[in-house]
Amino acid sequence: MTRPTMADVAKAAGISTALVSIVMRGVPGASDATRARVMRIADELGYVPDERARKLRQSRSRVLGVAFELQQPFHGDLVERLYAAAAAHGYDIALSAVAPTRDEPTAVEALLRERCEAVVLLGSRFTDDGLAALAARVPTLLVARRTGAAGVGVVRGDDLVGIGLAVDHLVGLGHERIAHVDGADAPGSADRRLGFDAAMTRHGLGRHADVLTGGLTEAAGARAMTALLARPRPPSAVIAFNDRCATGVVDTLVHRGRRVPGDVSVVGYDDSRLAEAPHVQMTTVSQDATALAEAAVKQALSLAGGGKPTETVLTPRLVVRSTTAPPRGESYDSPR
Amino acid sequence: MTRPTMADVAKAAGISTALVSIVMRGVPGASDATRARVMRIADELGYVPDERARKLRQSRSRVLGVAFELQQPFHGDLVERLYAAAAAHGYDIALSAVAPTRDEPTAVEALLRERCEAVVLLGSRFTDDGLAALAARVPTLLVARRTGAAGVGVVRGDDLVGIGLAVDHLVGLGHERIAHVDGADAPGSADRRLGFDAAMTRHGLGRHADVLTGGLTEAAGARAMTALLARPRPPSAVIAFNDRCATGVVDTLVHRGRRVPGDVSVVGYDDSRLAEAPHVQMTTVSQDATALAEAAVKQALSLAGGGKPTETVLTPRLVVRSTTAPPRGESYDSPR
DNA sequence: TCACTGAACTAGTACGTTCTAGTATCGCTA
DNA sequence: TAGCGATACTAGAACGTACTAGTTCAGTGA
Repeated sequence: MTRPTMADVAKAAGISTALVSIVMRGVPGASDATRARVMRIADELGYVPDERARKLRQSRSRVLGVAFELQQPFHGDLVERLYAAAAAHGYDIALSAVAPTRDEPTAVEALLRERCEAVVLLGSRFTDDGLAALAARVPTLLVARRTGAAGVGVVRGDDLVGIGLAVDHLVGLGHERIAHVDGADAPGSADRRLGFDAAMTRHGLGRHADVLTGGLTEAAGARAMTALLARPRPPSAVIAFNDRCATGVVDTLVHRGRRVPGDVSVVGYDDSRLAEAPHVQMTTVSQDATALAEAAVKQALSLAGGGKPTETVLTPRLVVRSTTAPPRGESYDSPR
Repeated sequence: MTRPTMADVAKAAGISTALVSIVMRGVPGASDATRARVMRIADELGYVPDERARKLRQSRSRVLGVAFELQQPFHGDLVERLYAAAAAHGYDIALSAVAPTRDEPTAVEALLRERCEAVVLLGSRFTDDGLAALAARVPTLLVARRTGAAGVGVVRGDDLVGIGLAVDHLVGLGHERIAHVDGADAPGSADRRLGFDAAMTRHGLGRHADVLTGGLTEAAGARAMTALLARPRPPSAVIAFNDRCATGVVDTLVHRGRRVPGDVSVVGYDDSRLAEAPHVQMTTVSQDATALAEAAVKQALSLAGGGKPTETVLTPRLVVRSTTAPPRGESYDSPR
């Protein structure tokens, strides 16, 4: 009833377990005839190598631990790419989910017990101290967030530039009254606020720069947009913290009878699968998930190999879709 | 540079590894003084038990494998509950993601290599033959889908009843022209179509039963709703295959200037986090994720213990929120 | 003929735990 | 003071694999 082991295959084939190991790993050291016979017997027996034993024996586990948020579409995108990027280096991914009822320390402890060579944190909520403490225990790589913590590798998009792209695009379309619904205390939120203010000031629109507390969810975006609509002169364009937040902004606008982009333009952030959906077609700042994942794996492996932690900053790209357009004439409040 | 092991802790404490093991597991057999000392030393050394070695040694791995889709919010909900349900039984969860670039067989093979005691498949796309073959290799539990495959445990909501609840609700509000945007070839789609037809017929509305090909995504819902709006007499209510699909339906309606629920009522399915978001407040058929997860873990453990596979069918519940209302008078096309 | 080579294969150990089957040590009773 | 039971602890063998350091054997060149 118990699953067959290498010893069972070896016995059935009349050879040593070492030779079975050689065959299963596909390394040189076995004749083609033996190879074929062992594979056949293994198949008949339903033998599958025991990954735990394999990992235990190998000095290097060849596993990268990834802590991700279950309900963030962008994290889903990243995880998918991480699988591919890790596989390209012969590594496995161990997933540990973060959710409302499962906090980040719990998720990370689970990864630690798996003896990952490095842990990759997606948009972590850890404090810098927490990150530094973790980095002292295991090579740690932070994705899509910055930190001042020592010893932590970082791979992230340039949030200042990213928001700047969004502002440039909107200003180029003629918008002046632009609001930013931020990510509240979310990682990256501070940078994006800064980038927003800087870009608005650069365009001489500092007095129109309007920052509202938002969050990472549709609900947060909806709440902020509701507040904006209650104002005497709502903005003609909104830049949201992420695509989920932007979705909440759009939904609220549309439900209140405003047209997007006719009455109000909306820009998201991340270019998650949410943004590219055919019926959404959201203009958004793309954090190239593939590039982020590849850079993350590359540096995680470097850290695991004893390399120094560095910060890789990727330049985001604006993806113009259908939620942005020139403002309606009457929404201007300043002389041209 | 290498992570400390039990032997390191034992040496530092001047005791045997066996005693360290006793302390780390919290089982009886060590004095309180020793216990405190070992814990302190382990902490100082940054020792974390090696889960692989632990699992290898134990006859039972106490791991449940879960294959889930990265981009299905409802799967996220389920995974979160599965963690809790498994932990309640002292089990760990090994996650393996399914995504466009990572197919289900790949995900399941990864779980098999982890020596899970049982595999839990969320809304699997496997054929019955594929499921039967898998069940022959490892105790297999299917969640949120039915199958005729032998040896496979099933935990699912009653899709026939669920759709029936949605139809009853809409008919109770006065709707007659009701469309169903189905899940195309998705698991459960056939049952829901059947349930829809049966319920409509039961209400004497068989001639109004209108089934469109949809899918599991917002895009699919949007496509179907666009098609419906192109008809001379669009329905006054739509029941979508799941909440994501329903979101696409709602978005399309709102973008086309229709009010939800003023002009058209929409019902989703799953009661995922999408439906309960404050700005969405979607009327939906709840597949209680917690109950589903608890039943799944319970039966998965039973299967792993040699129990016979059974089918657990949970009765869904209608959650009435804000996307359903009585139809507008002029949308009636039949005498009262 | 003989040392040598390379291919094919194997014995045995190590990985870091848990578990079984113990052995000391102590306090207590008879 | 011997005997007993509990408590605290330990030696050593697993678990299923990978790896090191071989061994065997047929073939080769001089």
